[in-house]
Amino acid sequence: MVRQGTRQRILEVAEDLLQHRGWAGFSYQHIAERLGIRSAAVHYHFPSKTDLGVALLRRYRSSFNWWCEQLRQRQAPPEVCLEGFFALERRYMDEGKVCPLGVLGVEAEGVPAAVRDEARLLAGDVLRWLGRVLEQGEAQGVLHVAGTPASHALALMSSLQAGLQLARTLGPEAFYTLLEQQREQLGLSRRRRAALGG
Amino acid sequence: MVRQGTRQRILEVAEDLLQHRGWAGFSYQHIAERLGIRSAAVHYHFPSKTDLGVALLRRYRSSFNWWCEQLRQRQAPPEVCLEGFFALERRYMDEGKVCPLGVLGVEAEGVPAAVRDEARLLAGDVLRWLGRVLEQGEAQGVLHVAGTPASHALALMSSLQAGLQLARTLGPEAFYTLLEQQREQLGLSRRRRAALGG
DNA sequence: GTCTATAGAGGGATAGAC
DNA sequence: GTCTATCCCTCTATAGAC
Repeated sequence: MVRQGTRQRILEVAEDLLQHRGWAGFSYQHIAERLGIRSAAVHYHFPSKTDLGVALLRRYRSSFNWWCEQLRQRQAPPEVCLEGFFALERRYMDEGKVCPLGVLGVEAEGVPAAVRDEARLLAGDVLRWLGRVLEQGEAQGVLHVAGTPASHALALMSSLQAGLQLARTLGPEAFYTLLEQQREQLGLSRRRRAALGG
Repeated sequence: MVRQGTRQRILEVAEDLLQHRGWAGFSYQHIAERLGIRSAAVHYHFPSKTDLGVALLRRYRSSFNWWCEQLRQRQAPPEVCLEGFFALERRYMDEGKVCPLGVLGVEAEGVPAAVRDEARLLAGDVLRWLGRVLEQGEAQGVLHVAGTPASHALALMSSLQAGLQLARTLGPEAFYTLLEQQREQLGLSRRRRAALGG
């Protein structure tokens, strides 16, 4: 089967496997089986697992930055940006996935240095963007930021990252509880508004 | 070498390896090498990796519950209990470890069901204890609890769990920032008191 | 681009000697 | 309780045919 998009499809499957099974938990065979090809064909596109991991993380970054750019062009207000971010994480939750940065943090000592370096860049992008959104929201008076925008951004990301992991052990409520709590702290919660109004 | 404590030493090494390399990232060989024995000897004590995992998680539980019992007997006030918990997590940080519940969350799909069940019990114990401490602290007016004690307990655990993971990617400051933020929210921060006083 | 075939390493697990 | 030896499997990676 000669397809020009195989490289992209490999990355799609690899992304899914990484967030379901972890770095050490997926192999070239797993990818090949899902695509109906042989593992040697995967090695043609990504000679080593390090190459695959680096490409995968660059793909996360470019996806995320493209998504941010879309919001920027639409001049989305800070609350909308945050709800968009929550929706991304919630989608991971619904698909049974965890955050890739959590995966690489947990398995860091078995992950090639080149892949860890890319993870650092991705974490930087996400935190920088979140920090700017919080800063804007605070300036506009539509969000309540605790501490500095940077430290609140870190708290936000941490809460959802661990929430996805704990949901696997304790059930989905763990994630939803944490998500709602983050909204409350930001002054975005419907429940809180209802409670204050009533 | 005939030692009666080999079983315990295996569990100590396994605990260290789990928190450094993850579930899939450590093997009977790794354990054997560190103890100067053969992997077959490890299989004598724990026939399968599932047995080892279950024993390991029960050990975490009994250690934690023993630690809680010590605090209870000393009638430690809620603030002291929390600082003790922070010290445990900070110790993981200093040793380059991540939280075992984070490891099992990330790698859940490759972890035997029996081991996951034990992880659920451990998470329950920790959250129940944290929730009670927060409840007491709130009743005594020495801690500020956001939302319910149970949801705040979840937030506390999440923040530190993800903090340990992110520290591996972003450096130790990530963890310390999150820890200090949790203290501030609880009204335990020295910095905050200084700021309010000055 | 994909295949078959295979090398070489490592992991989980067991049998049986000591 | 620990050893040697071994089995069988999976994994990463490569060579070379098609």
